[in-house]
Amino acid sequence: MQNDRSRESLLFLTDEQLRQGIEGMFFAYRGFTADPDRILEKYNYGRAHHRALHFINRVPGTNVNNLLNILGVTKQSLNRVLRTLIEHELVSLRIGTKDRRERHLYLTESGKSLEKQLSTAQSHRMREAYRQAGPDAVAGFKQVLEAMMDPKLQVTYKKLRVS
Amino acid sequence: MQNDRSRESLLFLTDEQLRQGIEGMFFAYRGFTADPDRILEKYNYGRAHHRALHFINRVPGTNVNNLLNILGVTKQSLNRVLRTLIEHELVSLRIGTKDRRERHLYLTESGKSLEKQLSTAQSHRMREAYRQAGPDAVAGFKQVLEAMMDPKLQVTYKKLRVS
DNA sequence: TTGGAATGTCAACAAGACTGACATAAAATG
DNA sequence: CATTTTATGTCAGTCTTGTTGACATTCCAA
Repeated sequence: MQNDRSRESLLFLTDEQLRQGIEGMFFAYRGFTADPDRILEKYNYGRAHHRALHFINRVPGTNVNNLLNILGVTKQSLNRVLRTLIEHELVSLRIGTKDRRERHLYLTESGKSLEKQLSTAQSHRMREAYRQAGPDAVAGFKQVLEAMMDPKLQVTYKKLRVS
Repeated sequence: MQNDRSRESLLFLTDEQLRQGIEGMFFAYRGFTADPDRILEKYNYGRAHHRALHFINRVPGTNVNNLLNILGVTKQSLNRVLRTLIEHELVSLRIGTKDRRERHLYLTESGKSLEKQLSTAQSHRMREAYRQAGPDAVAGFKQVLEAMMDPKLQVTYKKLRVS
């Protein structure tokens, strides 16, 4: 399966192959979000809250603008989500010392706890999929994912890796 | 699984690896939907319309219930989308002959034309990603995607392949 | 010091999920 | 054969999370 298929590379990109890829992404993304969604529902949060928690955990002290670039939504939309997370004391906010317009974001202890719960559920499925597919498949998976991103997001993605 | 890298399989499933997979899915899905989204915007349609068009094209003559299972939304939600598509004559509807409760769905000529436009844009990005990553990576990509789906959706996914 | 740019907030609106109530047709049951 | 139950699809209303527009605050540059 893996060996010298490269010679077929023209044949291999048939419409059917591409359509399978498209449908694969669609169905896999449903699985990808299913477990966190069930947890979020219990707390009356949505995916938007999950994404914010994930990346604030990933880049502690980020300001709103930076988070905006990562999430790719409007600041007004993010603002509503952040407001509830701050009200519920999952996220804390510190006004910037250098630039007092900036708000730096951190997870509180309960914020970390919920984030952990969500990422554990999501990672569990990912781990199982990785295990079933095997290391070589995973390497290929990541290559294709990265190639599918907009160039700007590729950069963002890589930056998160080194931070 | 493939060569002798399997021995690393414990080491290799680090939290960092899994987190990269999670973020990869998130950013790649944005890229995946970006091009169709731009086209849809011109016609004042959304992703929901795209999904309906895609699968009606894929399974011509499907009834609403079957489409519901594929899309994983409520029938009320799908109904709104179908109504506009039918009003705008992108989708045509035939009442079942055997079971007159059923509505069978087909794309009209203009429906096919828009679907073609959307899938061309989406396939183009997918093709580029596949080309960059190479055939082995693509095989791995599909394996992981399939393993990530809910079991029921795996079945749905495979059924589409043979139909 | 003043005008423009950047950061973030508040308000109103739209798309697309959801639940609930319902009409119609078919199937099952007495 | 009449009646109840089940299945398919529609209509109405609500919620989340996107959107644009207007604005306050802060910083920076002319």
